Amino acid sequence: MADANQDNEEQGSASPSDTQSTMTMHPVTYSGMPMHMYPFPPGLVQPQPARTKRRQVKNACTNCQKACKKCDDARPCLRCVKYGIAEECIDSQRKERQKGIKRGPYKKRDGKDRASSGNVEQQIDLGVQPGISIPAAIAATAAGPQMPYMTPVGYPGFFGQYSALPAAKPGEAPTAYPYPTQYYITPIPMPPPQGTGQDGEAAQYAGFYPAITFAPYAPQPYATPYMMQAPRPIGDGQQFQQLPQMAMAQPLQYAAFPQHYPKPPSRDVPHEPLPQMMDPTGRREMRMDPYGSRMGESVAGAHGKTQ
DNA sequence: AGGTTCGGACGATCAATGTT
DNA sequence: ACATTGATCGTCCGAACCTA
Repeated sequence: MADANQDNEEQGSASPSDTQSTMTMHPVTYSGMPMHMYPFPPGLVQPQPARTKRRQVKNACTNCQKACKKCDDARPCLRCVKYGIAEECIDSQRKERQKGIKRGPYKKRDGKDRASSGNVEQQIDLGVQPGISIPAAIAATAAGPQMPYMTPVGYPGFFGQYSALPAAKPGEAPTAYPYPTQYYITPIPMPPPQGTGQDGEAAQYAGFYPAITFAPYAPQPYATPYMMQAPRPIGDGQQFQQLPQMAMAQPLQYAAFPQHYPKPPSRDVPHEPLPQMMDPTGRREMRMDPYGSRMGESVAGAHGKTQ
């Protein structure tokens, strides 16, 4: 039922046919990631289905617990901040575990190697998820001639659910930016070769250094991948106009707290306009959602469930 | 459109039990 | 002592419903 969808969405385990038909599959997902988000170019996708576990916080806050919604480790959590109930964001109390429960006979071991599965876990924790391998990404980005005319330089990389956000006190900047930790895998353009290679071989020009950098996910409009421009034909098409090959991303500049991490509007109060953020180049203003979480969630439901 | 409710799948934990 | 199992408890997804 619902959880089958959930698995596919969250764990990136859609069948290959799904990927082909919609071009919307993403090999690495994070919880709450929009389903239409960022198709990877085929060279960066491994056919192996990636199954990442749903990650849970150790202790949800009382509000998230009541609403059965996703919490995080920060206090106040993002959800409580979003709904203006940060002051009510406290850890829920866990029951004492029952003791003295009798157990039936154990099954024999089935030969599964728990240590190896533990390694997978560790990979996930490090952000090296099975859906995309760094060597594969390097190979793909180093394949200069295979780059299409307009190639997104940044591709979304790995995602945590959120940065572990320590609670920011009023007047104090949060130590981490309150966005889902999203990164772009960004091949680094290399300058054209000069001279020839060793032993008279033609110098190879990959177009990109075979290296991956991880640029922080940028809110719109920075999230638009910077594009490589192919040489533009001039005249009869035999000559090409040289174009600047890359518009390098400027370092992001964030306004100081609380300007970019304000207390969100209460449900009972008319929304204030979100803070404006200056483009580092000064060319335009950015409007940003300071919460970085999905909309459409409740503040605190009244479950009636006994938990 | 956005908020709320809630069934239920799934993850985390850890005491009980098995194995070396 | 350490490894393994599996019951228990908790998290939270996502559909359905509600409300402004």
